[in-house]
Amino acid sequence: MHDMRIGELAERARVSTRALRYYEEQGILHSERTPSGQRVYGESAVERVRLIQHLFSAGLASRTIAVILPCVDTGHAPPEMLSSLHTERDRITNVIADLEQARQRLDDVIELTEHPDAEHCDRVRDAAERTNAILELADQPG
Amino acid sequence: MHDMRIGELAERARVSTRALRYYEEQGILHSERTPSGQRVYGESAVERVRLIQHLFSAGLASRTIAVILPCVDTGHAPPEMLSSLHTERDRITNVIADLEQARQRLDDVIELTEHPDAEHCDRVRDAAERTNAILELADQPG
DNA sequence: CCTCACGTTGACGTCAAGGGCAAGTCGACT
DNA sequence: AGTCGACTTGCCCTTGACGTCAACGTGAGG
Repeated sequence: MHDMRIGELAERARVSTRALRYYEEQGILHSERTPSGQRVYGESAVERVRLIQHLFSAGLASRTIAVILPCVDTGHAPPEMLSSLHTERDRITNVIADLEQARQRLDDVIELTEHPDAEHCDRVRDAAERTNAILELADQPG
Repeated sequence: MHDMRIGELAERARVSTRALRYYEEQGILHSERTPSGQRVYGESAVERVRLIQHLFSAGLASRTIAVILPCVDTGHAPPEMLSSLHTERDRITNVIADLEQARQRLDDVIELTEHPDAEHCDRVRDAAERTNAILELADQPG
């Protein structure tokens, strides 16, 4: 099982030890302790820290993560948490959609810069206009 | 063209006026000014602010946004910026992948909680294992 | 002219996610 | 026994994205 201390985990998960202690402080990463108090982690901690980083880098707050991670750990959720799980799921879905849109804009710019021929310009401009139209529609207040 | 002042833009784009002034301070949102100094925005500012929000909520920093937004504005990029555009594009792609993975974990938990029958359990557990295997592989240092 | 909501800049406050330092402890090696 | 790097807690510092408050200007209506 190759248990490790905080330094090795930090190195393998590419975060600082400070960050790992912070995660523990926030209740999103747990550790065993040696009799003298040093933190000891199992192999699975590496993947867990990566997941935490992904969630952070996607804009989730530590308290949100603290709420959903235990469910991911145990593989199931108390039924009264289902709604908040759905909420977070939807939030993530929205962020993904926003990101895909932003990426599409970048792609348009890249495409236009790399292949500035007229047909491409028209196609891309049209696509941008459709995107905008969709945006407007999606935004009409009920 | 229905120009507007900062209050209306804030309302329509669902951000605070403080945020809008902050965006201007960071050079990612520009405004015309009346002779007396009040900010005036055109219709397109609404969509622009939304895009800014999306990028922020996806974890991009304001300086990153400041770099790429002008290209999105003009629709093309100086060739020497292409590589950094590609870099940002790839970064966004990675964030999307991370998010999709995180969402998949949430979906697994939701599925297991809502339909805790044995077949589903097996299927989901297998999927999780495959996911982990992929993660491990994707991470082997060159 | 007065009012009153809306606008301006400037400065300070806040909150999250850590960074960095200090002062002491642990543990492996010589 | 000494030493040296990795570890501990505690504390304050920094950065980004705003919130908030102060003190003041603007402009359309009564």
